[in-house]
Amino acid sequence: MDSENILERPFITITNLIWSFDHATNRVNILLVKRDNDPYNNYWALPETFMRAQESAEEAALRLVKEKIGMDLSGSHTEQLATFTNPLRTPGDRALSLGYMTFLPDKPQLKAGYGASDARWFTMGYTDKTYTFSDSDHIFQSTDCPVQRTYYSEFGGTNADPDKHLAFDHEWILKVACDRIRNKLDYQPNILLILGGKFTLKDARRVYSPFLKVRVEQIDNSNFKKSHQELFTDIGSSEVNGPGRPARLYKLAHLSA
Amino acid sequence: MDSENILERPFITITNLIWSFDHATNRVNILLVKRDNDPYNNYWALPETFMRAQESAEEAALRLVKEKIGMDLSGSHTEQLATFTNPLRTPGDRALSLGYMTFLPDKPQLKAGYGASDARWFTMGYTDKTYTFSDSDHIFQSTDCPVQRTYYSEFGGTNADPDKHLAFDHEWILKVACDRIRNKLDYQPNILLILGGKFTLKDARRVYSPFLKVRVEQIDNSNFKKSHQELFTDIGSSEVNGPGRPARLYKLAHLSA
DNA sequence: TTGATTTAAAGTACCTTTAACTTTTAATTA
DNA sequence: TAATTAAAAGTTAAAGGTACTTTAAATCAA
Repeated sequence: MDSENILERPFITITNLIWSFDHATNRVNILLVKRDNDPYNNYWALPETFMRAQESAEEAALRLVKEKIGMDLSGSHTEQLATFTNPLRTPGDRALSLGYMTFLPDKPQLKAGYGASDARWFTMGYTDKTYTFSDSDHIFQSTDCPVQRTYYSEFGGTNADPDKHLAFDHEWILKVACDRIRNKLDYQPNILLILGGKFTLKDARRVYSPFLKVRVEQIDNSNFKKSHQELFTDIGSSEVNGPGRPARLYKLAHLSA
Repeated sequence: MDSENILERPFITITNLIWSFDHATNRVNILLVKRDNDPYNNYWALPETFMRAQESAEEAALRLVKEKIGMDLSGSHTEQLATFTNPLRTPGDRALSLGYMTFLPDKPQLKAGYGASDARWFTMGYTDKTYTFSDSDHIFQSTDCPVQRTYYSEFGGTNADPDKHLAFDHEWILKVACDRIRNKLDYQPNILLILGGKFTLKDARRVYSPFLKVRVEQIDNSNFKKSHQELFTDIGSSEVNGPGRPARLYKLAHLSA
């Protein structure tokens, strides 16, 4: 079909967006790692790994979770996001990225030294135009432009600041991911898996909030319950820990994968 | 991160599902080609090409259309479907497949000899459980199982019949594609692009029909019009060519890509 | 203990969308 | 000219979504 000499056998990286929910702060979290090798050394990035022989991309995505945060997720929910193929998305050797998303049922403490100089949970928020991901030291934003700039570490662009931008096209990948999750809220809200085995209606609204870019209070509890009544199963009342009527607890009914 | 010796640099194939509409038979069509090289020599398959250096996968998908049916589609609508990575999906050397879909605004006559021993339009239909794709000599079906059998041409399985099954996992890819198109009918029916610049409401219902697995008559014209009124723009009355009131003609209003 | 406060559940009314069906219109055909 | 055909246009009831109000179950302070 094509002659051999023009064939491309690029590197294949698996990029996995790992989502969790922090029940202390009631916020959606995403895992970012600090790179300790070129390109983009010392930049924060979405966790990546190279695909190995004899494993499917889904298997590589789960192995990645094990390597980065020591969590065994065999049998847990990982889904394909998209594949990023722009030849300019990496400096030097071309690398395709197969994007996946994993929804962790709880937020594990991170142990240092899993193949990166640092790994942290970043809290999701939003502005008018972007989704934001912040920790105590940084705030990163999603971007609307697929490959928004040339490679800082190689060419030293004017915005070459590893405290303000993520590596590669990862700000764009975040945008694609958040838009996908938002679109699926109406018919297959797999993101709710980050709430684990029991949660209140308010918890669920707190997950929806940043994707819809509205405050939790703007999502009416009564209407939210009605439109999710066959998705949520009532499993009793929550323990009381403050003023106000205790919320009921729910679990997810089925959520087909 | 990972040591070099276990890295995989597989072949990358672009698999493009090319959809069109036959205004003579009023049926949805898909392009299949007859392979003239191993593996799966003489099997019918979805059109594929190898990705080249310096081109993105989208560009390769459009180049593929040009090569297979001589149609220049620069600027036309091609969208990503999914990426297929099961190590067992190809015999011998591993090959990832990046799936794309192209919606042709009209159905070109096929010229023989574009890098395959044959290329034909297959008519889409449906049964209870599968989507079907038939021409005068064959009927192929989508399948629910990702890699449903080992490789006929290599191992000589009992169903090793190139007149009954497609190459590789292409029956599974068809299932993923049809389900995706069906899901998007409600909010972004890009498949309607195959109707070209003007069409009747019945034409649009004939496109929906096989994906919904119902007869055209079961899709109520009046309700269909109401739920699509901001998507369709009335551009006048059709020419009369038989008994009955002439149908009005519409064009697509925007259809964001 | 009693009433104010807090938080969430439960209920209400209205409006829009959906779905099934009927009527009207505009063409052909006997 | 009336019957036939095919599609547009209209009707109605049920379902679903949205905004809002009321009730319930807890804490807290006088």
